[in-house]
Amino acid sequence: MSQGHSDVSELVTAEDQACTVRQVLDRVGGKWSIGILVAASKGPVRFTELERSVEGISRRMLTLTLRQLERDGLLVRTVYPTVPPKVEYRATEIALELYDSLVTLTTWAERHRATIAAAREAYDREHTLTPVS
Amino acid sequence: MSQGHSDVSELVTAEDQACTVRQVLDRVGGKWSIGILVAASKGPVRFTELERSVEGISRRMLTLTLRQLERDGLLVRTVYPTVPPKVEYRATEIALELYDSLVTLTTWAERHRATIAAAREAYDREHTLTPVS
DNA sequence: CTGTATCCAACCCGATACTG
DNA sequence: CAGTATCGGGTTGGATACAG
Repeated sequence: MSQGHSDVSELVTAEDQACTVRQVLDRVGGKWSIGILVAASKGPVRFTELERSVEGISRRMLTLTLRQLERDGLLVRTVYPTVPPKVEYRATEIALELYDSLVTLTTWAERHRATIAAAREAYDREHTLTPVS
Repeated sequence: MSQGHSDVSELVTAEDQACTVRQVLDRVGGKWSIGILVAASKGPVRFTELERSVEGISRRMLTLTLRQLERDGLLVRTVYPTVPPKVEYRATEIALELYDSLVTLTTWAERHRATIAAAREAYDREHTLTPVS
């Protein structure tokens, strides 16, 4: 039912709302950001651990995404100057809060998984049938 | 404080969680999806109305994004076979629910706007200073 | 172990022109 | 009014090789 989703007659919403959401998406919309965030949310992780746990990521993209997340203050990078170098990444407080917020998206997706799949099937069926009569 | 974000010892979470979130992002992660969704959430809108209200969008991207959202069951397209053609797009129930979920992201972004900005400044300062000693 | 550097393919998106 | 078609640039991301 979604009870009207706050019709407070545009205090700031609408255009600004879209804008703010886009800012978040620009941060975590990348192909690997979420996977890394999830992996790091369970405690400090090392580079190679991430490389293994985030299935399919390349070394290059791991580095790039880590740097981006660190820059936005979502991860903290700690270097231990040992003989084989050791680097740990841990999620910050705001990253954990973001993770919590993302859970709402998860529940939405799970609630409507069937509906979405059906919509896709219907659309594809409707738009695939015999290009010419 | 983020009180631990549900430590239910991985019932399904972790890797699946990331996967599900990515599915959502694949749907609304595009440059224009959110803008269109927001515009359509306030009632049925016509093609040209969208073209004006979603600042900066091209006709091509408007069409493509509309088709994608329609395919996922987030928008319904209605054609009125009048003399100047008239097409209306309206958000579905699940789109409105998604919109509600996205609001949590907005509040997160607003709560930590300053923190993130500071983190960026610090990072950039740290990584710009004198490349060579 | 933890990265960097380079090259390259795929994709996203904008600009423009044309159509029922 | 509501699209479609085509081209081309910019960005994203993968493969591979090299380095502190």
